[in-house]
Order: sequence, then structure tokens, then C-alpha cells
Amino acid sequence: MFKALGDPTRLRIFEYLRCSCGPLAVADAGEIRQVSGPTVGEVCCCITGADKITSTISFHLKELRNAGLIVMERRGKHMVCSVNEQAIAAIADYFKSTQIQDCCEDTSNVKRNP
Amino acid sequence: MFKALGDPTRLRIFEYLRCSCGPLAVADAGEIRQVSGPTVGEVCCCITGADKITSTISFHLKELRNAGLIVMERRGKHMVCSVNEQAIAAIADYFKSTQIQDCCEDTSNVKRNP
DNA sequence: TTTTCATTTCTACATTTCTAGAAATGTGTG
DNA sequence: CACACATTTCTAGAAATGTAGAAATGAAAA
Repeated sequence: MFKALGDPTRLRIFEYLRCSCGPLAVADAGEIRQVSGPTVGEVCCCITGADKITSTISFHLKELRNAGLIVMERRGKHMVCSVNEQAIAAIADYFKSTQIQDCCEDTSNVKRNP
Repeated sequence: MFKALGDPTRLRIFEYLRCSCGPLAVADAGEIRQVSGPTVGEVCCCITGADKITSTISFHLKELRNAGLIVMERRGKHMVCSVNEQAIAAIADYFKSTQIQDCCEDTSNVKRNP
């Protein structure tokens, strides 16, 4: 996820999607997701200014999707994009606690200074 | 910051520093920071297993420092490392709010579908 | 069914990033 | 001062990543 957000273009896409939120739907399984939102073309327009979709934006959207940060859904000819709120909550959680427990395999072999 | 955490080696260093917290001190300005913590050598030992400092770890520590995620302080011959709690708080904040406001320069030129 | 529109995949190239060894810097000790 | 120790900087090569255009796919409209 951090790697995905590490690219400036992807961060812009992510922030654009975060602030252009559409209506929500609750699935049977209970998870919430957006029903409508910007299409790939609209994302591309907002980010690059061009009115044709570039392969670069498509590539970055795929990376964000692979990282689990966004979800996409076909809607006729278009693909509708939205952020994955669960992923955002997970990252927020990761940074919330002041101290992480048990994140090092074994520190017994680490030599400590006096 | 995301780019810095996007590298697996750097993420490991970051997590190691996060879980190996030392005593804290409060500066005049009010900010809190660690007084002691692992040295570069100890970080290197924990991450690579080797007991000699590698230039690679030094490189990654510099990246984390440039990103503002960690701070380092000279302590005699050693450099003592610790996480920058302020930076962590800032990231936590970034993900906390469900929706970001005003993160797009101008969306008036974005063509919306019917 | 042919065409058109929206988007993705493929390919090649340019750029960035990571890694490792050698040399340089800084700091305490004999 | 010379030496040992801790760490950083420099350098070059290897690996990964980002970009752009062309071709391919998928879905609706004519």
C-alpha cells in the first residue's frame, strides 16, 4: 500500500477519488462500497487534463487496485472507481497505536551498547 | 513519506524502531523525543543479521530521515535512531477522516457521465 | 453486424531506485 | 598524534518502475 501511494501520480488519483465520493450501497455480506463515482476517463481528465484515457493512468489505477486501495466496477461502457474504505481504516489503525508490539522476529542477538 | 515506507527494507527498519522505544525527553519547545534507542549498528544487525554496518542500511536510514519519519542524534561514537512521533500522528490524521475536503484543484472541467 | 466509445494490455525505452564495495569523515581512546 | 571504531559518502552496476504509443478487448449504439 505504501509503495502504491509513494508515486505522486497515484497519490493524486487516490486523493481525487477520496474527495469525489458517490452514493454508498451495503452488500449482503455487509461491506459498504460506492455505487457511483468517477469513471477512469474522468479520473484521467482530472489528473492529466487530457480528455482521452492514457495507458499511464490505467496502469496506475491497476497498481492502486492491486494494493487494495481502490475498487473498480464496470458500469456499461465505463469503469467506476472508488476508494476502499476498509483499506484506509486498516492504515489508520496501523499508525494509531503509539507502539507496535512483536514486530521484530528476534532481537536477542542484537548487541546493545552500555 | 509513503515512498519512504514503500521499500520493504525501510518498512522493516521503521517497524523495528517503532517497537524498540527508549526513554523519552520533553524539550523546551514541548516536543517529545527519544533520548536513547538503537544505534545504526544495532539497526543494521537486526535487519541484515550482519554485525558490520552496511552502506545500504545507512542509505535507507537517510531516506527515512529525509522523509521525516525518523530522527537521529549523535551520542558519542554512535548515532541513535528513533521514530518521529509527530510524523506518525500526521499520517494517522491523514487517514482518519473519511473524506478529504478540497483536495482537487478544480473539477469544473471534468466531464461527468449522465 | 459493423461501428464507435471506454478501457486495458503489450512493448520498448527512459528514468529512478537499490545494492555493494571502497574510500572518506567524524569521534573517542591509548 | 596515531589508532580503532561507527558511520556516511561516492561510485558503478543491476534491478525495478514509470511513460507513451500501438494494438487488443469489451460493451453499447447504429
